[in-house]
Amino acid sequence: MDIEERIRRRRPQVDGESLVRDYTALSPAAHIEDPVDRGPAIERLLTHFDPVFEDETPPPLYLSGPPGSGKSAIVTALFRKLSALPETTRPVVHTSTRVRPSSSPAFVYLDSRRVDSEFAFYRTILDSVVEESVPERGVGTATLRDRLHERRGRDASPVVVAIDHLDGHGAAAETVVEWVDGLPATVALVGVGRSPPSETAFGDVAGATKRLSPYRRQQLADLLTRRASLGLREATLGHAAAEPIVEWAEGNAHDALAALFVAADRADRHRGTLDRSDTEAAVDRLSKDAVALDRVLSLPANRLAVLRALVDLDPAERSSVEAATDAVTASLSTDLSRGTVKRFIYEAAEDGILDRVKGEPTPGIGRVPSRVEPRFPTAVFRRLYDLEHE
DNA sequence: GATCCACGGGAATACACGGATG
DNA sequence: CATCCGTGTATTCCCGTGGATC
Repeated sequence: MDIEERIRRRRPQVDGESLVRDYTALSPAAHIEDPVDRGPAIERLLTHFDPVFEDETPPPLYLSGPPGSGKSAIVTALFRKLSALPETTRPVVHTSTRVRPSSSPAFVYLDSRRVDSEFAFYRTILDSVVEESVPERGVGTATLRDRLHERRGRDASPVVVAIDHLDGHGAAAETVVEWVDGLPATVALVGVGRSPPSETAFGDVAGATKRLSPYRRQQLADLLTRRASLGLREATLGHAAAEPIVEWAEGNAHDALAALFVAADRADRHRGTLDRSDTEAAVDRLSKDAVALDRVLSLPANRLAVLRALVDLDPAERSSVEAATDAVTASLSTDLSRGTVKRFIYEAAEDGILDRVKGEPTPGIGRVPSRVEPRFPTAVFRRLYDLEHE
């Protein structure tokens, strides 16, 4: 699939009248280039990382904040910009005595949910810092760590590594802290997580912290308007229409965007304009304690495929884990065994991605089976998943 | 031959329930 | 009546194996 094809798929043009121009712009799991209303926090991070442009390593920084407060949004946007900066416009302060580093600092963003082993940790960092390709197998963890250290000799430019989602769903914060010990001293770190610094292992090693507060109403309204203008055919989100979402989301941008997504979808099917009835319906339909979509979407491909099949099952097929396993296994294009599918379902439930509710006690005997219910907005999940897969 | 890790698969454990036992 | 037992399922836990790569 080439890039044009990808772009075409993202712009539904069934009849040229479609309200939604770009679903990714509405996605709660995607981040836009310029986060709305988070200037001061960005300034804070920039100030903290100033020294790396002078070839010095600032202490680890821990960025925390409640769900949907813009942590990932800020870090991804900032890192994207910083890595893309042409050499000459980088905020380097030249002094007459200092020789300019031969190459500039690298910025690496890691999601601890995907980078969840020591091997993967070192490999990902090394891979983004070094030109030659880094092996994915057949080489030991220690080898990669050594290569990271050797790099120092040739090119001492600092590396800034952000590790997102230190919330216990990926690698545990304590484990990450251990991995960090193995890094060269020229690596600067940003840990990102929900817990306040005092409640996470990363807080102990951090030399600086920054805590985000939930979005205020006006900020959330701005954010929704902004996303709507990017994703919808016309700037069709008025104040009145946005209000129910703003009220409901309680400062959580993820939830607000999920609601906007659902509302836009509904409006698209009905009239083609988005009004208050759509946002009210969306808010009504969504659950406040759902799992964040980016967490679902960051699961490994096979597990995602199982979930994708699962959300299409009718209630009868989901009446027990056993039944769901059969139905999913049958509809899956990949060739996972029954046992593995079943394990994936149980593990997803264990992770809180699915809910297990007691099912019908069978007239016969044995332990009562439970059926599984997705704990994430399935409509949004379906759309986003399908966008990425043919 | 070494290495990582996703799968597979089975053993161990938990639960439900009726009936037997103390 | 309380507890234990046996049977049948559901769920959890754990670890060996093999593919893919170097």
